[in-house]
Amino acid sequence: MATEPGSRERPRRSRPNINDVARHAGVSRATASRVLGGYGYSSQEVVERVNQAVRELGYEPDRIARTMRSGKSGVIGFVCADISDAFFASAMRGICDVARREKSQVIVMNTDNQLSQEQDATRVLLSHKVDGIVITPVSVREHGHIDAVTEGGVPVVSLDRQLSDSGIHSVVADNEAATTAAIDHLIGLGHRRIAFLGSTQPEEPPALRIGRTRASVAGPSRPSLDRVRGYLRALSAAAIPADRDLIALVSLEEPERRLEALAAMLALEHPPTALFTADGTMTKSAFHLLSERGVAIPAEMSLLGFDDLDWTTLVRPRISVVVQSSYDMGRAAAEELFAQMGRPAGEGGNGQGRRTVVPTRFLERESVGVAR
Amino acid sequence: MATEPGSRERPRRSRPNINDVARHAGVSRATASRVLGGYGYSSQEVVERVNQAVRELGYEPDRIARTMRSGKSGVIGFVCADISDAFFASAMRGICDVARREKSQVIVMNTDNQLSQEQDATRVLLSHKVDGIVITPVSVREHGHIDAVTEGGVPVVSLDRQLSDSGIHSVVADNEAATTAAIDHLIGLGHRRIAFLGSTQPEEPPALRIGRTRASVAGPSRPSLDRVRGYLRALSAAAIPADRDLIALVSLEEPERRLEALAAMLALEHPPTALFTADGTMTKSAFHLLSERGVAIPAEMSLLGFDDLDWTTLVRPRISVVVQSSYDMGRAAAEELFAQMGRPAGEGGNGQGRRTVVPTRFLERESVGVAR
DNA sequence: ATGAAAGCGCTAACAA
DNA sequence: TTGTTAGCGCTTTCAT
Repeated sequence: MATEPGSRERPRRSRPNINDVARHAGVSRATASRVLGGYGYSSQEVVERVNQAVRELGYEPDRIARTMRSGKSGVIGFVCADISDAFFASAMRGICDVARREKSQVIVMNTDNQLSQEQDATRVLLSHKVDGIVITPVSVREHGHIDAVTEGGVPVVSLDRQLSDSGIHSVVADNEAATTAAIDHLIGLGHRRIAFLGSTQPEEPPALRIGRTRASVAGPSRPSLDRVRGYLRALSAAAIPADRDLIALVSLEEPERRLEALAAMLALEHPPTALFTADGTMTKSAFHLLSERGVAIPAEMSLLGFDDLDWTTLVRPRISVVVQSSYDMGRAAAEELFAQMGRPAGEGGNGQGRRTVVPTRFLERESVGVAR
Repeated sequence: MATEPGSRERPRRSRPNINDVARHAGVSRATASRVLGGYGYSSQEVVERVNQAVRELGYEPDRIARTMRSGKSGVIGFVCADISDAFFASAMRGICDVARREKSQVIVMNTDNQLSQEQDATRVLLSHKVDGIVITPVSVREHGHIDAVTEGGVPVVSLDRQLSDSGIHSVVADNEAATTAAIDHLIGLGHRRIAFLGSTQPEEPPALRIGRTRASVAGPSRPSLDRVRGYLRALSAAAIPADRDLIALVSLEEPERRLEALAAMLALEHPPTALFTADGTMTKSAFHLLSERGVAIPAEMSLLGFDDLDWTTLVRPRISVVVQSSYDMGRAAAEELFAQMGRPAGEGGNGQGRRTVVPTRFLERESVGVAR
């Protein structure tokens, strides 16, 4: 086992610290620190000597010690349901890109949509002294643990979800407007019987109220519900009565019900002529079943989905979709977070702009046609 | 603004620390720490009092301070090309799941396949005092910065890549064997002209040597190259001479060349009867072009790919593929990492098992048929 | 069984 | 312009 000649066999001398640098440069710790931090006064000569020492020793400041002193760790947290989900993975990339620019790093925590895990996650992140958190909360109602974070002076931005009654800034897609536009498009093509197929969280029973002239959805703003709202609004604007049989809200926990719901619609006396699938999994299921049944798209059935996925452009016909860029949403959330971190620390912290709406785009392809 | 009566209006009293707990429990800091750490002696009564204080104050130990003392941060790093890539996102999830069990957190860094960014990433992670790193290195040759990490006593595990001449443990799929098996399958179906379409990193020019009786690939073990090797081995075993015209290795930086390469093969006097696409993007491109050209799969052309993706089961015919579970690979890498972290710190650290091979599976679907 | 005190690496208020 | 020093929150000898 070779060792530098003469060097005492110290097992694994850890990295040089600022004392080593100071000694090497023949100055005091404080001076070295000043040079490195670029504050206070120091003579040109000393600056050079210190920098040289840094280079020669390969010194890298210890961010843990720095965090200890300053309270700022240079780390932010991202809390989401599941990082392997494409939506979150892209959002994560957006967050990372902004973080890199700000010389910060990102810790990810998965919650699997469990409130308890989310609570643990915030606690752990706090104990790591993160400078801020981007979170896609499990619940838009139970956010005491999130409020606790902001109250501790650590900014939080909510991604893809809007927290009711809280000063927390949220970054969302214009789900309602985009859906309205999409449905308008179908209506413009002569469709009158347009089905809505979406998902719901188990925690939010779809409180759908369909009256003679008006239909509405109770509950907080959530992507899934806002899309239903957009759908109802478009119908209402076109004076098309909403039909309960054409609206399916399937719990995410019972994926097998997706196919059933669609099959039921196809079996109706007056089946729909167009399908609006409000999320990627639903679009996939619908396309699947339609193909299986040999239903011609768009001749017999138009299909329009929310979320662009790889495959929508590989199948025939290619699926028309409303796209939201989760990458952009992640970026926007991180931008807002760093902006808040810059501000006078919590004081009136999260300004007025409680909401950033990231635009969606409509990608017209070949799965939508005129009504039969 | 309500405040506890009598409590001085301190602006934002940060979280309680162990001093507060000790005082609250009427013991010394040391005693509180002992109780919390569960070591040394302490009377039953004191234990109770301390625990009570912890509960009442909502005390949570500061992991930064702990890290400072102990050198262990409870954080590991994951360095990959791009977390929004499905492969890495799944691997990340695997890593997170193991980390959670070990009460650790994960910091992610993207390199975009830039060596310089990878070097920065390792440096930054080290300065955060991570306990270990899982990395998918950009280069399998230039790994000085990675060696430096292990030499500093911080274990590293390489994911999906094998570092030449280094004691670093790697977790890989059985790329070569799986490809051989896949090609064998095609040969068994009567195919003789089997094309190989794969990608290469710009840094590793495809040093393909095709002799009269033997063909080989120079260079280190890398998924892309190992798949070529598997292909050549299968052909060789079946005494089918390798044909340079049927092997396309396209640089990842020139994606437009993928279609060209395939088009060229289709235009050959004796075009292939089967296509083996060695990665997801290639499979996608191939399917795309084949559809465009109206080439019937598998009647006119069999298609067999590496990597299972969502869409491969949505298109018709569904694509037969060799699957590797990046989630499992992530898990395996993290398991190995924590195992190393447990061992006597670097001392003979990375044992003998330099390599973990995660099995692949062959999913037979409908895109492969007998040779014409 | 408990407490006093040192020290991890760094920054910054203060003194010189 | 530079150095001295206190202290961030925690763990862990060492004394008692």
